[in-house]
Amino acid sequence: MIGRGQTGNAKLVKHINREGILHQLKENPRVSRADLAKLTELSRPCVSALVDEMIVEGLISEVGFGESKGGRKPILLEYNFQAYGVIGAVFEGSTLQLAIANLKGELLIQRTTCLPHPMNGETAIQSIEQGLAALLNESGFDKARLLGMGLGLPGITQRSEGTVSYAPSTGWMGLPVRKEIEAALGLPVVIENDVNLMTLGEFHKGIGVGHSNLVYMYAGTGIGAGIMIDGQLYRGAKEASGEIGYMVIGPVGNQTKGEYGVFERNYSVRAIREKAKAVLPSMDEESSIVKQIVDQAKSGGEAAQTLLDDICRHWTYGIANLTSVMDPALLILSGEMLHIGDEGVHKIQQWLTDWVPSVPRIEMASLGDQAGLIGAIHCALEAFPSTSKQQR
Amino acid sequence: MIGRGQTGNAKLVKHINREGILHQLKENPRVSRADLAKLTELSRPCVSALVDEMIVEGLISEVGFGESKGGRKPILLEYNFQAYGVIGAVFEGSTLQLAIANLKGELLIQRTTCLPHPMNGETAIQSIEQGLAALLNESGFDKARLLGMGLGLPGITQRSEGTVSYAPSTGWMGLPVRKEIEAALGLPVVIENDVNLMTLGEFHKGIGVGHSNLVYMYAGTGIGAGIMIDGQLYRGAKEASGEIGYMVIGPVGNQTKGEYGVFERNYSVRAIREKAKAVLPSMDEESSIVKQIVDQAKSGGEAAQTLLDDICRHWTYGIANLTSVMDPALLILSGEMLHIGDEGVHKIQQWLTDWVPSVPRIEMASLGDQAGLIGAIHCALEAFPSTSKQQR
DNA sequence: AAACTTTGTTAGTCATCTTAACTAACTTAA
DNA sequence: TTAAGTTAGTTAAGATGACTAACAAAGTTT
Repeated sequence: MIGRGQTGNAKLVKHINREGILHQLKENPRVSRADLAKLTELSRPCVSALVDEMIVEGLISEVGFGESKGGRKPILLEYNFQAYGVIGAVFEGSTLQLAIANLKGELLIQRTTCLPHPMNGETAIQSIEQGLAALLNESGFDKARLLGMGLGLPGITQRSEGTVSYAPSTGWMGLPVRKEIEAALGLPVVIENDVNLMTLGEFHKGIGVGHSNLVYMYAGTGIGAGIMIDGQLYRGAKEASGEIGYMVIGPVGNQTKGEYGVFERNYSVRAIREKAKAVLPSMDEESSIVKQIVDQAKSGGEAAQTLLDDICRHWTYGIANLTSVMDPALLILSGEMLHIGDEGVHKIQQWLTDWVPSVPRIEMASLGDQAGLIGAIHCALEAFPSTSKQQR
Repeated sequence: MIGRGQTGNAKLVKHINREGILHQLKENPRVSRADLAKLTELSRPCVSALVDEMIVEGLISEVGFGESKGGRKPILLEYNFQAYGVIGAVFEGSTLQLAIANLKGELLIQRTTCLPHPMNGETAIQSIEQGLAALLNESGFDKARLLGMGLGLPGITQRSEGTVSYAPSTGWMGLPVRKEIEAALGLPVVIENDVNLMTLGEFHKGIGVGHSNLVYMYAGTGIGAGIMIDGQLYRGAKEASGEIGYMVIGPVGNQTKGEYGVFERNYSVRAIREKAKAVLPSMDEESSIVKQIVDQAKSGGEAAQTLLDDICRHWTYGIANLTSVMDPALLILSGEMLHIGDEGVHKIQQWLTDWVPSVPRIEMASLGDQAGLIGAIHCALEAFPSTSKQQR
């Protein structure tokens, strides 16, 4: 039993209707109460009442009049995107990305800082604290208007517990990350795996907009995938879904527990750099290794072309396995896969057509290194809805 | 707009509450209105009203009194399992399984018939018609009390269109199967992939009971998997999810469109029989090939042991790929995998522990060749809820 | 037999949606 | 210019379905 007078389920109806109005208002800015009634299939009086309520709460504003369509001018409404804000934060390698965004998910201010070496839990939290203070200071954003933070971390994250397991190469493993950061910032925090956040980013603001069933594949330092089903991130039983770096692709060797996955060991950037030593005259450790191999192949390097084919072929094994399990409507490629070029994509598509019965649409990721950050913001927006902070 | 007076969402609340009561009544037979109020967290008057409504509709019955717990005797209620029935039908190879079940999913009568050779769409539909007529005749079940049929077919089924694509070895491809059968029987039909139905069967009545996130893997004539997420079958964008026979496992060869999948071509029964020729002194075409290899290995056949290890190892590749994508809580093995024995399962578990970060609980399927049929029945029960036929 | 318990029902209240009818404000055509 | 038609928003009354409170029915306990 939640309230009195009506049951939890009955309260739910009002909530659903309010959310429905809010949702339509987010999608269609500057519409009238009458428009909302049509969009939500609610009656005009009902919409009026709920809208008035939310105007009082500060979630919606009247923003002038629209053009008449043969009668009284409509009063245009807008979702109050500036009412509150959220923080997005992503740790990647030795850098920390931080941003404040409005309720629409638009970045208001952003900064990337390098983390001190050696990094540990304490210094990382300090970096977040200092970075956030700087952002608030610079932007003049009122901290009281922040709803919470979405935090992206490599490895397998326990969203509900707020801890991290299986994160080789970071100092986070086993720590109560969320609690510590919540204590330090005085704000609610939600943590999520970095690849999941990139997926969320592309889904909300990138090439995945409008596709509620998609799979995002990342091949870089590690190999991973994010899965969206019905507009929701699918996380699996132990939040280890999409850990396709552990697929058995390429030589298995004497794999034992705790090591990186087989696929990752054979075809992540680290492995590819090793293989490339033999085919590149000189290697630039800073720039993309796949781009270097592609360039070398284009300028007549046969060995480079052979290696490139081998890489694409094995990445395609991963894609084939992924799509035969999931059958997504859209597959988004990212990381080093961005550099294989049209020719590479064409090859992948050809192989897939030969191998699997249902080939998804394939697109390249569109948000670059912002994907995770944007995802972190949307993660926070989902976890801490503005309606939860209605009354100050 | 659905009704008058209340919106669709408001109607929804009543619907949710009715379903809630019905659900509790299915789980806990012979409970009182007061018990239901506690179980559903609704008020006693509300439960009384909804229950009375459903008694009138014939969905619930009062079945006598219970023991007093210090006050008035409770009137015990029961879900009217016998009010309606559904049909389950499964085509597998050259046989057709047919059954009638009550609303609890309990089989009332069942029969397996051999299909005529050569089979085509027409003869298959005739077989269903005749089989059903016989079942109705034998059981005395009133056809008017049937809600519909769940039909299992090999290949990729288009549930919404009611057609089948990619079904090598059957004559169904491209036919409007559902429409034709609906016309022939005069009953609504829902079609579903056979492995998905086995998954549903194990979920509702087998080893998967209580696990709302599970993966079912079948290795037999074909190789496939069924995926349940949050108690729902996950079907994918083109209803081709779980087609893991198309994973790239084992030699790829000159695979081109339309052929069986790579994994299937290398490690389905057909492929294993081919491989086994070299290691078995004599082969029984009728009985399980894996069992024969296991027996041979046990009686000292080193070549058989090597082959068995190879088979288990590659099946485990499939499992590793499947679980790294899905991270299920429970993995159910079936088909020929049932014959690998404790030693085989132990090996699989050991390999998985070495290869993937999150090893699911692994169990053998428990329903034998009934799994698909039971799944078909539950598929029909989900598709055609008894509440849809309230008023005669 | 009086007091307590538990079950189920009745009566009245409340929240929230709906429709119907209104006012407000604008456009269009004679 | 004015009457008729349209569209937006509001008000009022009614419907629905949940809730609480109180009671009746039918037991058990002391």
